[in-house]
Amino acid sequence: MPLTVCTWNINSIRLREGLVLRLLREHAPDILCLQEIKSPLDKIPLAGFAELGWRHVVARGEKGYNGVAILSRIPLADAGHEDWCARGDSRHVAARLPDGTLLHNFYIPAGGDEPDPVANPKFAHKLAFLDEMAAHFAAAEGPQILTGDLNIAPREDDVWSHRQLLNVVSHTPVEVEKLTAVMRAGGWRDVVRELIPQGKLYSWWSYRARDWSASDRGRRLDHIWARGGPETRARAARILREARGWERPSDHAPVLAEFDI
DNA sequence: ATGGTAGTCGCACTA
Repeated sequence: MPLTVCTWNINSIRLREGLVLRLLREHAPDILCLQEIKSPLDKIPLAGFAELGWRHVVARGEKGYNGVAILSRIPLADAGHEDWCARGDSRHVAARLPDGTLLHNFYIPAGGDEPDPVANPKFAHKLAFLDEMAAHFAAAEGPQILTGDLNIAPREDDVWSHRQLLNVVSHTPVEVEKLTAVMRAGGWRDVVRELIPQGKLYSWWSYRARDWSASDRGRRLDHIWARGGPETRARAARILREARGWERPSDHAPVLAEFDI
Protein backbone atom coordinates (compact mmCIF):
# COMPACT_ATOMS: atom_id res chain seq x y z
CA MET A 1 0.00 0.00 0.00
CA PRO A 2 1.20 3.57 -0.69
CA LEU A 3 2.48 5.34 2.39
CA THR A 4 3.42 9.03 2.40
CA VAL A 5 5.63 10.17 5.25
CA CYS A 6 6.26 13.84 6.00
CA THR A 7 8.69 15.48 8.43
CA TRP A 8 8.38 19.11 9.54
CA ASN A 9 10.01 21.18 12.26
CA ILE A 10 6.93 23.22 13.18
CA ASN A 11 8.50 25.57 15.78
CA SER A 12 5.51 25.54 18.18
CA ILE A 13 2.55 23.33 17.41
CA ARG A 14 0.18 25.57 19.34
CA LEU A 15 1.14 28.75 17.48
CA ARG A 16 1.04 26.95 14.13
CA GLU A 17 -1.88 24.57 14.54
CA GLY A 18 -3.45 26.24 11.49
CA LEU A 19 -0.41 25.52 9.32
CA VAL A 20 -0.44 21.85 10.36
CA LEU A 21 -4.14 21.65 9.42
CA ARG A 22 -3.37 23.27 6.07
CA LEU A 23 -0.59 20.76 5.35
CA LEU A 24 -2.87 17.85 6.25
CA ARG A 25 -5.69 19.19 4.06
CA GLU A 26 -3.59 20.12 1.04
CA HIS A 27 -0.98 17.34 1.05
CA ALA A 28 -2.51 14.62 3.21
CA PRO A 29 0.61 12.67 4.20
CA ASP A 30 -0.43 9.41 5.86
CA ILE A 31 2.06 10.12 8.63
CA LEU A 32 3.32 13.52 9.78
CA CYS A 33 6.39 13.70 12.03
CA LEU A 34 6.70 17.05 13.80
CA GLN A 35 9.64 18.46 15.76
CA GLU A 36 10.01 21.41 18.12
CA ILE A 37 6.36 21.22 19.09
CA LYS A 38 7.38 23.17 22.24
CA SER A 39 4.40 21.86 24.15
CA PRO A 40 3.60 19.45 26.95
CA LEU A 41 1.59 16.44 25.75
CA ASP A 42 -1.68 17.59 27.32
CA LYS A 43 -1.53 20.95 25.53
CA ILE A 44 -1.11 19.63 21.96
CA PRO A 45 -4.21 20.72 19.99
CA LEU A 46 -5.14 17.23 18.78
CA ALA A 47 -8.88 17.70 18.22
CA GLY A 48 -8.58 19.44 14.86
CA PHE A 49 -6.11 16.87 13.54
CA ALA A 50 -8.38 14.01 14.64
CA GLU A 51 -11.36 15.67 12.96
CA LEU A 52 -9.49 15.61 9.65
CA GLY A 53 -8.70 11.91 10.12
CA TRP A 54 -5.28 11.96 11.80
CA ARG A 55 -6.46 10.19 14.94
CA HIS A 56 -3.36 8.23 15.91
CA VAL A 57 -0.68 10.05 17.87
CA VAL A 58 2.61 9.03 19.43
CA ALA A 59 4.41 11.97 21.02
CA ARG A 60 6.73 13.28 23.68
CA GLY A 61 6.57 16.83 24.92
CA GLU A 62 7.90 19.25 27.47
CA LYS A 63 7.24 22.87 28.31
CA GLY A 64 8.88 25.43 26.06
CA TYR A 65 11.54 23.35 24.35
CA ASN A 66 12.00 20.39 22.00
CA GLY A 67 9.09 17.96 21.65
CA VAL A 68 8.34 15.44 18.89
CA ALA A 69 5.01 14.10 17.65
CA ILE A 70 3.88 11.54 15.09
CA LEU A 71 0.37 12.16 13.71
CA SER A 72 -1.07 9.37 11.61
CA ARG A 73 -4.23 8.39 9.81
CA ILE A 74 -3.21 4.74 9.92
CA PRO A 75 -2.97 2.90 13.25
CA LEU A 76 0.35 3.11 15.10
CA ALA A 77 1.72 1.46 18.18
CA ASP A 78 3.93 3.43 20.55
CA ALA A 79 7.41 1.91 20.22
CA GLY A 80 8.97 3.98 22.99
CA HIS A 81 12.01 6.22 22.88
CA GLU A 82 15.62 6.48 23.94
CA ASP A 83 16.84 9.02 26.49
CA TRP A 84 19.83 10.21 24.44
CA CYS A 85 22.64 11.64 26.56
CA ALA A 86 20.47 10.95 29.65
CA ARG A 87 19.03 14.45 29.72
CA GLY A 88 15.35 13.66 29.68
CA ASP A 89 14.91 15.83 26.55
CA SER A 90 11.96 15.14 24.24
CA ARG A 91 14.05 14.58 21.13
CA HIS A 92 13.01 11.13 19.95
CA VAL A 93 9.92 9.00 19.64
CA ALA A 94 9.28 5.79 17.73
CA ALA A 95 6.17 4.07 16.41
CA ARG A 96 5.41 0.68 14.91
CA LEU A 97 3.40 0.62 11.67
CA PRO A 98 0.81 -2.08 11.00
CA ASP A 99 3.17 -3.96 8.64
CA GLY A 100 5.90 -4.01 11.31
CA THR A 101 8.03 -1.16 9.99
CA LEU A 102 9.60 0.87 12.78
CA LEU A 103 9.36 4.66 12.37
CA HIS A 104 11.68 7.08 14.22
CA ASN A 105 11.12 10.81 14.67
CA PHE A 106 14.26 12.71 15.78
CA TYR A 107 15.14 16.21 16.81
CA ILE A 108 18.94 16.25 17.00
CA PRO A 109 20.46 19.12 19.08
CA ALA A 110 21.26 22.21 16.99
CA GLY A 111 24.65 22.56 18.69
CA GLY A 112 24.98 26.29 19.37
CA ASP A 113 27.18 28.69 17.43
CA GLU A 114 30.79 27.77 18.17
CA PRO A 115 31.90 24.55 16.41
CA ASP A 116 34.27 23.59 19.23
CA PRO A 117 33.16 20.87 21.67
CA VAL A 118 35.61 22.12 24.33
CA ALA A 119 34.47 25.74 24.28
CA ASN A 120 30.82 24.99 23.50
CA PRO A 121 28.97 22.35 25.56
CA LYS A 122 26.01 22.46 23.15
CA PHE A 123 28.24 21.32 20.30
CA ALA A 124 29.71 18.61 22.55
CA HIS A 125 26.13 17.48 23.26
CA LYS A 126 25.36 17.30 19.54
CA LEU A 127 28.44 15.17 18.84
CA ALA A 128 27.74 12.87 21.79
CA PHE A 129 24.13 12.47 20.62
CA LEU A 130 25.38 11.38 17.18
CA ASP A 131 27.83 8.92 18.73
CA GLU A 132 25.01 7.37 20.76
CA MET A 133 22.86 7.11 17.64
CA ALA A 134 25.63 5.29 15.78
CA ALA A 135 26.10 2.84 18.65
CA HIS A 136 22.34 2.31 18.95
CA PHE A 137 21.67 1.67 15.27
CA ALA A 138 24.58 -0.73 14.87
CA ALA A 139 22.07 -3.32 16.16
CA ALA A 140 19.24 -2.24 13.82
CA GLU A 141 17.20 -5.02 12.21
CA GLY A 142 14.30 -5.15 9.80
CA PRO A 143 12.54 -2.39 7.88
CA GLN A 144 12.79 1.04 9.48
CA ILE A 145 12.21 4.67 8.51
CA LEU A 146 14.00 7.53 10.26
CA THR A 147 12.78 11.12 9.89
CA GLY A 148 13.37 14.39 11.57
CA ASP A 149 15.26 17.61 12.01
CA LEU A 150 18.79 16.22 12.12
CA ASN A 151 20.28 19.74 12.18
CA ILE A 152 23.03 18.70 9.76
CA ALA A 153 23.27 19.42 6.03
CA PRO A 154 25.69 16.68 4.95
CA ARG A 155 26.33 17.32 1.25
CA GLU A 156 27.97 20.24 -0.52
CA ASP A 157 24.75 20.78 -2.44
CA ASP A 158 22.72 20.70 0.80
CA VAL A 159 23.90 24.24 1.62
CA TRP A 160 23.93 27.54 -0.29
CA SER A 161 27.71 27.77 0.02
CA HIS A 162 29.82 24.81 1.00
CA ARG A 163 32.92 26.97 1.36
CA GLN A 164 31.28 29.61 3.53
CA LEU A 165 29.59 27.08 5.81
CA LEU A 166 32.50 24.73 6.42
CA ASN A 167 33.03 26.29 9.84
CA VAL A 168 29.35 26.89 10.58
CA VAL A 169 27.56 24.46 12.91
CA SER A 170 25.31 22.22 10.77
CA HIS A 171 27.86 21.71 8.00
CA THR A 172 31.23 21.19 9.75
CA PRO A 173 33.26 18.13 8.70
CA VAL A 174 33.13 16.59 12.19
CA GLU A 175 29.30 16.64 12.26
CA VAL A 176 29.00 15.37 8.71
CA GLU A 177 31.41 12.55 9.52
CA LYS A 178 29.44 11.53 12.60
CA LEU A 179 26.13 11.66 10.75
CA THR A 180 27.66 9.51 8.03
CA ALA A 181 28.78 7.08 10.76
CA VAL A 182 25.16 6.86 11.97
CA MET A 183 24.05 6.04 8.43
CA ARG A 184 26.74 3.40 7.97
CA ALA A 185 26.06 1.81 11.38
CA GLY A 186 22.35 1.41 10.71
CA GLY A 187 22.52 0.69 7.01
CA TRP A 188 20.43 3.82 6.43
CA ARG A 189 19.82 5.26 2.98
CA ASP A 190 19.10 8.94 2.33
CA VAL A 191 15.73 8.49 0.64
CA VAL A 192 15.38 12.10 -0.52
CA ARG A 193 18.79 12.16 -2.21
CA GLU A 194 18.16 8.74 -3.77
CA LEU A 195 15.26 10.34 -5.60
CA ILE A 196 16.65 13.87 -6.05
CA PRO A 197 20.38 13.17 -6.54
CA GLN A 198 21.29 16.39 -8.35
CA GLY A 199 21.25 20.05 -7.46
CA LYS A 200 20.85 22.34 -4.48
CA LEU A 201 18.19 21.21 -2.04
CA TYR A 202 17.19 23.02 1.15
CA SER A 203 14.59 22.51 3.89
CA TRP A 204 15.47 25.44 6.17
CA TRP A 205 15.93 29.18 5.67
CA SER A 206 16.81 31.54 8.53
CA TYR A 207 14.21 33.92 9.91
CA ARG A 208 16.94 36.56 9.93
CA ALA A 209 17.19 37.08 6.19
CA ARG A 210 15.52 40.20 4.81
CA ASP A 211 14.04 38.11 2.00
CA TRP A 212 14.59 34.39 2.60
CA SER A 213 13.47 33.36 -0.89
CA ALA A 214 15.42 35.99 -2.82
CA SER A 215 18.68 35.41 -0.94
CA ASP A 216 17.93 31.65 -0.83
CA ARG A 217 20.65 30.91 1.71
CA GLY A 218 19.15 27.57 2.71
CA ARG A 219 20.33 24.34 4.24
CA ARG A 220 18.92 20.78 4.06
CA LEU A 221 18.60 19.98 7.76
CA ASP A 222 15.49 17.77 7.61
CA HIS A 223 15.78 14.22 6.39
CA ILE A 224 13.97 11.00 5.59
CA TRP A 225 16.05 7.84 5.75
CA ALA A 226 15.13 4.19 5.34
CA ARG A 227 16.79 0.85 5.98
CA GLY A 228 15.84 -2.71 5.11
CA GLY A 229 14.76 -4.44 1.95
CA PRO A 230 13.26 -3.21 -1.32
CA GLU A 231 9.92 -2.60 0.40
CA THR A 232 11.51 0.46 2.02
CA ARG A 233 12.46 2.03 -1.31
CA ALA A 234 10.61 5.31 -1.87
CA ARG A 235 9.13 6.19 -5.25
CA ALA A 236 8.86 9.96 -4.86
CA ALA A 237 10.21 12.73 -2.64
CA ARG A 238 9.82 16.48 -2.42
CA ILE A 239 10.40 19.47 -0.20
CA LEU A 240 7.45 21.87 0.14
CA ARG A 241 9.39 25.10 -0.21
CA GLU A 242 6.11 27.01 -0.62
CA ALA A 243 5.22 26.33 3.05
CA ARG A 244 8.20 28.48 4.11
CA GLY A 245 6.23 31.36 2.57
CA TRP A 246 2.95 30.68 4.37
CA GLU A 247 1.60 33.20 6.91
CA ARG A 248 3.75 33.25 10.10
CA PRO A 249 5.75 30.25 8.87
CA SER A 250 8.11 27.85 10.53
CA ASP A 251 11.69 28.42 9.41
CA HIS A 252 11.65 24.79 8.16
CA ALA A 253 9.74 23.41 5.16
CA PRO A 254 8.02 20.01 5.18
CA VAL A 255 9.88 17.12 3.53
CA LEU A 256 7.81 14.29 2.00
CA ALA A 257 8.56 10.80 0.76
CA GLU A 258 6.18 8.31 -0.79
CA PHE A 259 6.77 4.64 -0.03
CA ASP A 260 4.94 1.53 -1.15
CA ILE A 261 5.01 -0.66 1.92
C1' DA B 1 33.00 41.38 11.96
C1' DT B 2 28.33 41.97 12.92
C1' DG B 3 23.46 41.60 13.34
C1' DG B 4 19.57 40.17 11.72
C1' DT B 5 14.11 37.14 13.62
C1' DA B 6 11.19 33.98 16.18
C1' DG B 7 9.13 31.32 20.25
C1' DT B 8 8.54 30.36 25.12
C1' DC B 9 8.91 31.52 29.85
C1' DG B 10 9.88 35.03 32.29
C1' DC B 11 12.63 39.65 32.97
C1' DA B 12 16.94 34.69 29.57
C1' DC B 13 17.34 31.04 26.85
C1' DT B 14 17.18 28.34 22.56
C1' DA B 15 17.22 28.14 17.71
